[in-house]
Amino acid sequence: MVTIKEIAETVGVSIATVSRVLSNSSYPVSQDTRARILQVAQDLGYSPNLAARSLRTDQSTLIGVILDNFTSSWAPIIIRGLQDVFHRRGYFSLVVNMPWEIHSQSDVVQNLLGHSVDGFVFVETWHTVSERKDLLNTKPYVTVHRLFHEPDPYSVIPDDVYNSSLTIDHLTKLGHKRIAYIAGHEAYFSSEERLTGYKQSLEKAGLSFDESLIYRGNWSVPSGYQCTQELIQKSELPTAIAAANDQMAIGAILAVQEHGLRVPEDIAIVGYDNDEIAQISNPTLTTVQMPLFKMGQIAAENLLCQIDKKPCETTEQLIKGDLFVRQSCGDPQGKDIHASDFMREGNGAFVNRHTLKEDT
Amino acid sequence: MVTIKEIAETVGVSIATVSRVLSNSSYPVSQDTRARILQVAQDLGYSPNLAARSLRTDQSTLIGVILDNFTSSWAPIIIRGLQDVFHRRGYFSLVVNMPWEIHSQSDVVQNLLGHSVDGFVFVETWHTVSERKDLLNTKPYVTVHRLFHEPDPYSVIPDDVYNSSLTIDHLTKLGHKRIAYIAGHEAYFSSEERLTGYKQSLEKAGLSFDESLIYRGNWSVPSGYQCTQELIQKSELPTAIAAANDQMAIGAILAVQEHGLRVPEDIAIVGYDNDEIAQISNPTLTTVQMPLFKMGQIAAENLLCQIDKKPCETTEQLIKGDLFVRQSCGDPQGKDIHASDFMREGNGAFVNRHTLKEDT
DNA sequence: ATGAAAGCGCTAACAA
DNA sequence: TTGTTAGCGCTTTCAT
Repeated sequence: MVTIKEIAETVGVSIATVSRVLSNSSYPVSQDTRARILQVAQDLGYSPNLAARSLRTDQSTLIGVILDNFTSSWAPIIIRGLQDVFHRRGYFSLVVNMPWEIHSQSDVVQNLLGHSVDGFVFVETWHTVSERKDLLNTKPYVTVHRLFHEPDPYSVIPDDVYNSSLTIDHLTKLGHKRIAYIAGHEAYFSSEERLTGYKQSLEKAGLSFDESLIYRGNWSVPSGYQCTQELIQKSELPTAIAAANDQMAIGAILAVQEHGLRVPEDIAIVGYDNDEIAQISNPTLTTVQMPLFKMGQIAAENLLCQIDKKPCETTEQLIKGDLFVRQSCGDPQGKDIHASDFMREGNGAFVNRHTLKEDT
Repeated sequence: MVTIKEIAETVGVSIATVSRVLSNSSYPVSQDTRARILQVAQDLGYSPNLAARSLRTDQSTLIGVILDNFTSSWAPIIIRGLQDVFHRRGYFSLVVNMPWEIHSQSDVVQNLLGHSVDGFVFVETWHTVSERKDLLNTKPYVTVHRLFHEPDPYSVIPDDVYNSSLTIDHLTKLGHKRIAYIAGHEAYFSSEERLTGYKQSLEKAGLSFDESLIYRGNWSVPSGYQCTQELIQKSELPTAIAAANDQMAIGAILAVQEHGLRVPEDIAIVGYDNDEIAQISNPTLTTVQMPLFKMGQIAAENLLCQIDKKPCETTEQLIKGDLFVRQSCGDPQGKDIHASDFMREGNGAFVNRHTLKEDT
C-alpha cells in the first residue's frame, strides 16, 4: 500500500504538505504543489490508511448499525437508505444482527466501540433508549423504525396514523360503512398507531366506532385467517376488512374465499406494508407502503448531523407513506377483475425482489 | 476510553506485559500478573483500540462483504450465516451494496482496502474472478452463490443439480410422466444447473426428454404466467409443471387456475427457493430450499482459513438443500386439500419474516 | 507556504 | 518473566 511518505518523496515535499492536501484540510497550500500532489496520489493509486487516520483523529468514518432482525422484509431497504447517505459522505457501516432476547448487547457494542465507530444506528429495534444510553459511551445514535412504545427523540418512524388512514379513507370513499379491523400484535408501537388511524378515518367519515369490529392478530397469515373466521361467524358481516399488515390481509382473503364469498365483490380488503405478496395474491392487495428507503436516508442525515455537531432535529420524525391501489377493494371505475390483469405487459407496478424496491 | 497504559499504571507493570496478556500472545507471563491484569481490564471496562492494533499488525479483523443486491430474499440469510462465524471469531463485516452495472467497484474496493480489511466476500455476485482479481490487492476472497457461469475456485454454491432433481424426483415418484419445465433466465448459472437436474431426473425415471416441454422465463411471476399460458394452448397438457423458482411457479398456478383447471388435481406444480410466498399461495407450494445460512457459514470458514494461511479447500463447494412438501403436488396419501390446512395450529412449517429463516 | 517533529494506542524486537 | 523502545501512517502544533 502506498503511503503519504512515498508521495512526499516523489513530489519532493514534506509529508505534512501531502497530508494537508490529501485530508482536505483548510490549511493553505499553493495551487501548484497541491495539483502535483493530487496527480501523484492518483498515479500511485493512493488510498489513505484509515486506521492510522482514526488513531490520530479519533474519528473512524465507521458507523455501527445494529439490527434486531436482519432477515425482516424491511431492514435491508432501510439499510440501503442509510448507506445511500453514508457512502456519499465516505462512511462505511458495521452491520450487526443483535436480537433483543440475547443479552450479548454490551459485548457487541463494546467491540464496535473498540472499532471507534462515530455513531450508532438501531434498526427495527426493541432496545429502548434507557436500556442503551449507558452502553453507548456518549456516542451519538439514531433509531429507525422503533418497535417499542417509549418515545425516542432521535428516531425516525413511519407515520402509521396517517398511513393507516390512507387505507381506511380509501374504503370510506368507496362507500363502505361497516369496516372490520384486524390489529397487529399489541407489543408493537405500530399496532396502536395504525388502530388510531382507523379510528380517525371513521370519525372523518362520520362513522361511529364499534368495538366489536376490532380483532387482534399477531401479524401472521394464520392469525389474520383466524380473526376473519371468528368475524364471519358473527351475524352481520362487514363490507370491508382492513388489516394492520399484508400477511394478515392475505389470511383474511383466504378465509373469506373459503366461505364462498368473493373479494372484493362481497368483502373488500386492505393491507399494510406493500410486501411482495401484495402483488402476488389473488386478488392483488390494495395496501400502503412505508417509505423505508427515505426513512433510512433521513436517519443517516440526522446521525451525521450529530456527528458534525451541527444543530439538528431532536424530535421524532414521522414519515408519510403511499397508497397502492390494486384489486382487493374493487376498481373504483367498476371494471371487472381478473387474476390476469396484473400479469399484462406494461402494468409497471410489478416488482420482484430481483430488482430494488427503492422507495420514492 | 481506557488504554493499556492506564491498566499498566494501576497494576504496576509495563505496557508490554499488559499487551502480552490482552492480545492473547503466546509470550509467557506469570499466572499471577496475568490474573491481576485481566481483573483490572475487566474492572475498568477496557476494550482494545482496534485502529491502533490494526495499524501495528496490518490486520483489522474487518471483512468486506460486497453484495450485488442487498434486498434479495437470500442475501440477508447468507449474511447471517457469514456473521455467525465471523462474530464468533471476533471479526466484523463492512457490508456494502454494489450493483454490477454501476462501475464504482474500484472506488468501493479501494475504500475497503483503506480500512485494511483482511478479506472479501462476494455475495450473489456477477463480478467474475478475472474482473476483480487485480482490484483486491492480493487479499483473500470467497464468493457465496455466484450468479455467473465462469467457475470460481473459492466459491460456495447451492447444489442446483441435486436440488432440482429433488423436486422432479418427487413428481416422478407420484407417477407423473409428462412434466413441463419453466427454466430461469439464461444469464444465470443456476438456470442451466437446474435444467440439468430436471434432465437427470427424467433419465433416472426412464422418461425421455422432450424439448417442446421446456419454456424459458425470467424468474418473475408474470413470466411464469406467460409460459404456462403458451403451454396450455398446446394440444397435449402435461400432468405437472416444474418451475426454476417459486415466483414463476406462482405464475403457473394462477394461469392454470384461470383456465378452470385445479392444482394439484389436474396439474401438479413444484417451485424452487422456498420463498415466503410458497407458504401463502393457494395451494401452498412444494419446493426446495437452498441452505443459505450454511452456505454463508462455510464461506466464512473458508475465508478465515485463507486469512490464517492454513491449508484450505480450493475448489467450489456445492451444498445440498431440502425438499419442502406442501399442497401443490397433491398429498401422496390421497387426502383432500383445503386452503385452511396449513392454517391449523401445530402445522409447524409456517414461518414468516418476523422470525428468522435460519437454515439447518 | 512549507517543514520538523510529536504522538494517537498498540505490538514486537531487543535488552535485562 | 518483565521492561524499554521503535515504529505502524497519519494529523497537527509549532517553527521557519
